Amino acid sequence: MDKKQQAMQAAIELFATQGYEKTSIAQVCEAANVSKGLVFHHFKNKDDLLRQVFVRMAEIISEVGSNVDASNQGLSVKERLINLFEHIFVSMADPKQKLFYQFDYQVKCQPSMRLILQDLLDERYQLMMASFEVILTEIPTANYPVDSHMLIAEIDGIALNYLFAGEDYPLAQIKQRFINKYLLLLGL
Amino acid sequence: MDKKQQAMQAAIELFATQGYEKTSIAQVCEAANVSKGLVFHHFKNKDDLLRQVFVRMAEIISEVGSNVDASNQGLSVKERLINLFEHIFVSMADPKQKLFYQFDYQVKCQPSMRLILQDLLDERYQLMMASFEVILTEIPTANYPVDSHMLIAEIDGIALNYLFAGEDYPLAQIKQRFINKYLLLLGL
Amino acid sequence: MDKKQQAMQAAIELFATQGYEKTSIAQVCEAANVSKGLVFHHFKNKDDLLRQVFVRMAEIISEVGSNVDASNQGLSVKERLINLFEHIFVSMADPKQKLFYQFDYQVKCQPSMRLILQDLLDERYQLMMASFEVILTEIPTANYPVDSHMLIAEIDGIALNYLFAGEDYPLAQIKQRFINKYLLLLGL
Amino acid sequence: MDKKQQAMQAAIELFATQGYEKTSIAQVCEAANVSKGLVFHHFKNKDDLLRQVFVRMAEIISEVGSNVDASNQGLSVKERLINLFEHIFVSMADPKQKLFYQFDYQVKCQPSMRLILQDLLDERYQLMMASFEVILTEIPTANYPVDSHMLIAEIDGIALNYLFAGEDYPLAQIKQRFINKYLLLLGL
DNA sequence: TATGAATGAGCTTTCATTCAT
DNA sequence: TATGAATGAAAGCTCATTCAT
Repeated sequence: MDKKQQAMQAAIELFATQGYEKTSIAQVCEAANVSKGLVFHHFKNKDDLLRQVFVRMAEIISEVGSNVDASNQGLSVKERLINLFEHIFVSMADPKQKLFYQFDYQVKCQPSMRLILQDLLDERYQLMMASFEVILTEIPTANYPVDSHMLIAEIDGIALNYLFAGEDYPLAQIKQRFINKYLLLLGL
Repeated sequence: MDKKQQAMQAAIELFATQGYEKTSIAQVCEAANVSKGLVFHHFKNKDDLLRQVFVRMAEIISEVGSNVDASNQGLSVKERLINLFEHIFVSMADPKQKLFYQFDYQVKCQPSMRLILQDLLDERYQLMMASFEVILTEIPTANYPVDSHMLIAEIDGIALNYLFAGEDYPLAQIKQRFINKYLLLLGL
Repeated sequence: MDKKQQAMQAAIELFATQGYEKTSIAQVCEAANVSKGLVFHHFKNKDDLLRQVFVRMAEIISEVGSNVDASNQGLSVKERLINLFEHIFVSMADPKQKLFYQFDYQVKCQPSMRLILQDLLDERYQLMMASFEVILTEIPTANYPVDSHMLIAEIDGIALNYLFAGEDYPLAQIKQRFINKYLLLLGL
Repeated sequence: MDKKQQAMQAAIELFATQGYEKTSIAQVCEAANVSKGLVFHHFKNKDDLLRQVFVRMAEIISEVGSNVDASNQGLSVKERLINLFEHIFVSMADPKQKLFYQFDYQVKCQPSMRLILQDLLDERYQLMMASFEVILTEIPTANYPVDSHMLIAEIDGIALNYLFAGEDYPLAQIKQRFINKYLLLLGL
């Protein structure tokens, strides 16, 4: 792994666990065993580091996500919806991705970070809307754009509460109730 | 209004719109027309200001919330649940409370702020759980602790997406779908 | 004890243990259970508090010292000199006076404090010179002003090292050697 | 001279003449023509600057001191003792070293500074004890550890009074009386 | 006498950023 | 690429002092 990657790796960990504002470039350098000059050689400034880190993180998450689409080939709508839900819940419980999600919620909720990443956030939201669209538009009882917004929001809320709660959050049971609820709502 | 209140008012606005870390004491002082010494006379340090601001905000929100309980006297479970939902959605759309909610999500998602306010956050979560408990335990098909966690989480997610999204977020339609969904799930 | 005395008592203890510059008026107030307004009502400013504290401390020490002069009536020069030495060594080992001495050495060695108390320090030095003069001028082999300066300095040095050293400083043995030395030098 | 040395040089002068607590980093920077950032780049904090300054000063003093040991080769005990005393008195009267001694007494007498430098002070005291030991243990009438403590203390006291007294302090005469006294005491 | 709110200057320290090497 | 010395602005905080009550 080259030094630039080392720096980004250290940055993502520190941003997620301490927050972007609370993380100094000096800390990133120490954690990555890299000099300050190196960081400012590869990244225009701290905001640029944030953006590149965010992009890299989104890539990693979507690499994982692309498997679902592949495995959904030839299944019924109901099965594909359940598959998608299962994938999402598995992914948020994956310890390797926990950091990414924590980081993500910080970005969403901190006005100053939102500003820096606005375009990237919007782009990703469109992607998520699209991935629900292909399923929901096949279900006559679905209320397409509204249900997609709602789904995204609710999953966000569950992930947020799960990530920042203690050990005993009943994620598995919530998942079951959540899926039941949608199957009922959509008459599947 | 005395100067301490002025300072807290300014702080709440700046914390919500810019974020806690990005808001300097100097900015708070300027906005409140107050000296730096004054702030550190009334608040042990910046963290203490954050805590007092959070407590004050929670008081204001719960003052608003207490009306619901009163107006729920003598109604059916279904009506009370709907009332509660309506109240929550109204409250999150209230421009006067928007700041409070924005601030709230920052606190929840920023590890460093969570640490400072951990006890207060836990306390408030218990209160929310309790307010759903009194209704859900009367519904045989409800899955008490799990459905409460899920409700809180989903509402969180909707509020979060609504607050930080643009103007055209379909909150009213989501509210309808959301209520329908729960009436179905709970067989009401 | 009135509040002014309370404040001075607290000040002397804090000045001695922490140093004058490191002691804030707020700390003095808290230790004395007194308000800041009160302190600035009785003392023009912090320097004035220092001066009044120094004067009070000098009074206490000299009250103790005056006993020696009284008990020296009718004794031989040698006995009077030994008495004086004994008194000085007893006094520096007195735990009740330890604070005063510690404070004293700070004052002597810190240029900024010296400046504030210059006149009081000079005055006290003259008094000490005088108390040795009455004895030394009776001893033909003594070298009056020089031996007085040397005596004062050496005692200063011993007190300083004793006060700031650990528990096992051999003060008693040093006292014996010290007295022997002077009896030899002065041919007594 | 590099900027770090400039900063230390300025610090030593200001600490000695104004006192450590009364000297701000800003003052050091101005005197050294250096930025505040530079100081905190090279020194962890103000206490660390104090420690490094103290170490540097001790080095300079001991460089001067090491000449004595060399020139003492092959002399009698009496001559070596006198040489040592002469060296000490010369050194405390040396205007170039005055600052170091003034600084030294502040450190010794200010509890907060002592705390920071405790280990370094202890170490240096052991060194001084050792340098007297090699001479005193050769003199049968000397009372080794006690006389060393006493010598160190007395010299301390004389230096302290000389340094902070006015111009007309009779240092030369005190030196003569001091040496006589010890030759008598030790029967040399 | 006594209180404590209020001030403003100044302190130590942090930090993103630049630049010579 | 890579380093780390150097900068300067700004941060959080302390503190002596004043003043209305």
